[in-house]
Amino acid sequence: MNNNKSVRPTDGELEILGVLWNKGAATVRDVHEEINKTRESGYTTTLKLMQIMFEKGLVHRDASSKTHVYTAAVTKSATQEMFLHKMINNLYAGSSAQLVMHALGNQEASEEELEQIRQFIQQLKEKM
Amino acid sequence: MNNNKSVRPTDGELEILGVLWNKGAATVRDVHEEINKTRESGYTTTLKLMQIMFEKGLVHRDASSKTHVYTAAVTKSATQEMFLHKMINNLYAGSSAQLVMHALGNQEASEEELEQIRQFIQQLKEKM
DNA sequence: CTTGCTGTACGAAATTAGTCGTATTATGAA
DNA sequence: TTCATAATACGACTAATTTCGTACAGCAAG
Repeated sequence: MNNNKSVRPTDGELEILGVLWNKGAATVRDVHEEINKTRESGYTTTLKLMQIMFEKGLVHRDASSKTHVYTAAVTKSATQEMFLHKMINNLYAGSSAQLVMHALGNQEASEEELEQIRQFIQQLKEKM
Repeated sequence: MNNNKSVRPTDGELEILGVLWNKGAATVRDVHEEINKTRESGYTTTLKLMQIMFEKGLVHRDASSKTHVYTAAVTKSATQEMFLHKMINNLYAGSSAQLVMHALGNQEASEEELEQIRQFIQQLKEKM
């Protein structure tokens, strides 16, 4: 019953959210089968996780039929921003620029991506 | 005794590492006082954390005198990269460009920072 | 020497995450 | 209707994190 925005999903929860963001809505079985393409785990494990996520308010669920249908209760972009914020504050002294350069320097981006980012920066600058 | 590179520091451990990265070397008391500027907690809590971090190999310690002196055993940049990687894979479909634009779009960077990044990208492009 | 201060060691408790087994319930096919 | 199947509910267990209390050791001042 936690309605608080600042529930930080765990790794396992993030994995489930990823499936829900992709599929839009899914049953436990859907999610479980998707996850088991990558990693072995029991059906009830996924079920329990999703029940806990429901209690935390990370997912909604339609329980009108026997087979419950789940959807993400937090958007991908809000979740991305939450982690980004945390990371910038924890590890980059609050400077997004540092993080950006670190990300570009090591995880090599393609030339097209760099060009895309350059244009993006151009737009940002024009708005100033 | 874990010598594994991939030990992911927890939030509490990250806070302590932050102090060690700043100070270079510090006693438990140093770290504890630094942390208590922000947040209340007991001395033995910090001590215990640092002892556990020692067991995990996250910090080194000089125990030659009664008051032990700790230093970080993992670099800041290696830790940043570890979290960056995880985040790009978990939440940005492996695309650093997406993360970068997200970071620039929301955490507003200053004009100087944008210019700095623009130049950084220029350099990257020239190397291609 | 004794007392008090400052350290470390360590056990215990609370909380959370993740895992799974088992119980129970609903449903559809025979 | 009965029964197998498939779903949810739930308790138990392990492991990790975080927290703190208490014990104990060294040392310095009186």
